[in-house]
Amino acid sequence: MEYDHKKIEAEWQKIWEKNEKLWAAEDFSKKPKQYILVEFPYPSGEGLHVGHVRSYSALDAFARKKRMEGNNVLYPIGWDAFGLPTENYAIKNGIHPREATDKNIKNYKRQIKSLGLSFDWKREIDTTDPAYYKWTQWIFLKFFEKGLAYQVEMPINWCPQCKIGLANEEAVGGVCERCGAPAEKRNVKQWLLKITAYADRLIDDLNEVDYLEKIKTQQINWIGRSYGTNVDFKIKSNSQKISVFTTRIDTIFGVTALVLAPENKILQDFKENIANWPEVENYIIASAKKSDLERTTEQKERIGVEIKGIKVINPLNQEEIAVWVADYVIATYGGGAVMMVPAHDRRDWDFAKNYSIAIKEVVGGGDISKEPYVEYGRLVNSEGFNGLDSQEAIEKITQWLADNTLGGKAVNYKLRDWIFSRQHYWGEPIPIIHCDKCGTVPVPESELPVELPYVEKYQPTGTGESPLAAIKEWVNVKCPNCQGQAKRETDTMPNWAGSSWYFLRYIDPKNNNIFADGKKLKYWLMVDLYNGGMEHTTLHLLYSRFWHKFLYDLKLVPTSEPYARRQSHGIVLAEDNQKMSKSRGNVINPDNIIETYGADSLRIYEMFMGPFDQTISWNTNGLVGCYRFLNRVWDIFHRPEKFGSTVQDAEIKINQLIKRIGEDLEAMKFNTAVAAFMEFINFWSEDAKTLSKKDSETFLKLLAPFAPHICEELWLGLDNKMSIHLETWPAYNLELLEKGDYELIIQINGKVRDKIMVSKKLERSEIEKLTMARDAVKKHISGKEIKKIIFVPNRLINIVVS
RNA sequence: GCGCCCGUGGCGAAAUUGGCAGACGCACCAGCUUUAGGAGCUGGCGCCGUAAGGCAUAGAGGUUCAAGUCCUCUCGGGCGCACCA
Repeated sequence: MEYDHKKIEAEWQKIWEKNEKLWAAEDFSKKPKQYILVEFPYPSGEGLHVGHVRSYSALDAFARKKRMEGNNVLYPIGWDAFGLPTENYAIKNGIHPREATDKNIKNYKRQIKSLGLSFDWKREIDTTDPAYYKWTQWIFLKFFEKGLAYQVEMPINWCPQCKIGLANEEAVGGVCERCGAPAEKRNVKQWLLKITAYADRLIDDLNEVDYLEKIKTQQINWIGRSYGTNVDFKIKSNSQKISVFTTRIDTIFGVTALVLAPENKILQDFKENIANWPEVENYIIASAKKSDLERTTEQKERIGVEIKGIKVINPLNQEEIAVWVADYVIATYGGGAVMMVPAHDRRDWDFAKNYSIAIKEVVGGGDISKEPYVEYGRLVNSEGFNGLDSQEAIEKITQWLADNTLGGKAVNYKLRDWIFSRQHYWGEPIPIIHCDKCGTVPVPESELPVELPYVEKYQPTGTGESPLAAIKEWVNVKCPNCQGQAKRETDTMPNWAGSSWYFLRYIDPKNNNIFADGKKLKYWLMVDLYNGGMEHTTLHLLYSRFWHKFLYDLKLVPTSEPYARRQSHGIVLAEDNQKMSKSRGNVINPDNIIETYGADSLRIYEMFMGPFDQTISWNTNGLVGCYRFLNRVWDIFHRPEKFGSTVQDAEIKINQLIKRIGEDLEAMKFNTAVAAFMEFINFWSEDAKTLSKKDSETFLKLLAPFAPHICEELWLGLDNKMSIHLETWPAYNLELLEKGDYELIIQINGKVRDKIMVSKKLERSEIEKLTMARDAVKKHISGKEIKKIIFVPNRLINIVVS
């Protein structure tokens, strides 16, 4: 009989679909719960990527094993469907984003179902469904209520060609993602979420969770906490001061200038006092015109302007110091001002060289005539602090500043508040109304959701406003406060919004009264295992942890962290080692693979192709190998002569297999698990190797989470009535594995000279006797003195001779 | 520049965490089998050598009875952040 994957897979998928309870998660079940989460896909027009299949198949195997072990498993799926690609696609093709999204979801759903994944479809969610985004808006209102959502005028990336505002992630490298034109800066009123209020907890609470070390480091680096000192420089002949952050207060005596960012407000405040204001103003305007790209690529030549007419005083030695403006100083970090210590900082050194600013050594250990010395060392030229080492000096000087109310300890973060406005159509409307009389008024909860108007015109307006601004009948509303004329906020949320809390909605997807019921949340949280792409380990992970912590503070979720464990999977590249893309013509469509080889082969191959967390190239030949393996499995189960009583060595083999598959699945080592199945089939295929029906069934149970269709079919062929997926995960016989024989490696001076089978029960002395009796051993030690014998139980013996 | 990770056959990779290097799969070679199908079966497959044996985990050194695994340096590659004071 032939292995007809098409027929088998179609049949079983139909039966499983009817039997809704098979993969359903049950709220409040007495069984231990297990929440397994995969990042939900963005349903693009391209269809499912084989990279999705990799993650879903592997976690499906994990989830199925957990079910067989008696857990109440929640393994859900949904659609992260708001966002620019759909909006652009819609504009280009004249299809409404709603229709495009529905069409794409339908296609994704068909593709995912054809893989036989055990998702609980009754919990399917869609971030663009008003019943879903009602709660995204509701959470936003909570942020607003607590003062963590605020509006501010700030420069955003603006594409002069597309005439549209760009999010940072749409302007990577300073160019517009769509047309490649360099992005400019433009001042627009934006909504921000105060994620910086959670910076410390977002770092510190990483101790509570099990993420890959790499992922934790990424989060920590992104937040970029650094401890240092604030120090106030008084402005000469004025009562004002300029506050500066530094991590190297030990170098304060080496300050030879103060440098301000061009955006620093002080410049505008003091323009009357600045003698060369036109020159300074020109410089400010010029740097505003530069893109981030230009500002960062001009690193080598440091350009700035000295501000004439303003001097500041070094608080430690009362020295008078010049003030400069230069755009290598970042406006949004550390107050937008830097104390320049050319002797001990690379950038300051370059700048000082350019403008012949004094270079004064205050930390010994380097040769500052050649290059800046940036290491710690012993202080010189620092008056009362001479002779201290840097670390001690930092402490003492900071203390001195604090005592004299001239500064003190300070912490700074690279993390900025999250720009939450998008001037686009296809996103959640921000539920705010602007009233001339009452100001910024939240939409009352009872009026949520604020639905996106279904209109024909969602093209950018070109004014920098969202396309929603052009829809008068939607924009003009009554103020909920005073009933006067008012206007809706026309910005929408970024597509990070819906994905910041989606894992909570799976827990209670149909609830109309709250985003999710508290008791259910308590039952299901935390997420036990969260898997997704490495590209989401900074932003998405950080954002969703932030939202979760906020909800935790409102006592709306029971845990301070959402995800107990996070694993990431590697990208699947095309056969030519390039990213798969339509334009390169190297895309592998899972539909075609399933048609030719079947879903089970595809699933097995995606797990076998390499270590799960590693980027790997597709190879159709490798897939064929997995297809052959399943054919061999099919074949052997249809050969009566392979059944009988289990031969003795097979008994150990099957127990080893149970142990290994279990361990490999827990460790996410799917590739070696598949290899173990292949090994076992190779072994069983050998002449005269027979298995009992029970042991062959054990093999099928182990393989079922990996290749669910073929195993269900073969299981039925062995006269079973119920689904194999309802079976209990096999246990192994530890005793059997621990007793018995093993192959002892015999080494002379660390080189393998012989191998013998010995019992695990033998004492060391008996093993030594057996070893010495071997011809190969005698040959290699004759005439030599035995210095030492190393014996590693169950493994090897090493005889050291002179 | 800073931080993290990684270098093993022709290729994707294993290696119980210091104990047989190359499991498993691909590709390749030989044989069998009327076999047109991304066929199957058997055997081979790191390098040198007829063999015994020797040499091999990017390179050099070190620790150890024993090193792919630990330490030091060099070379090569990947990822993240990127003027963060």
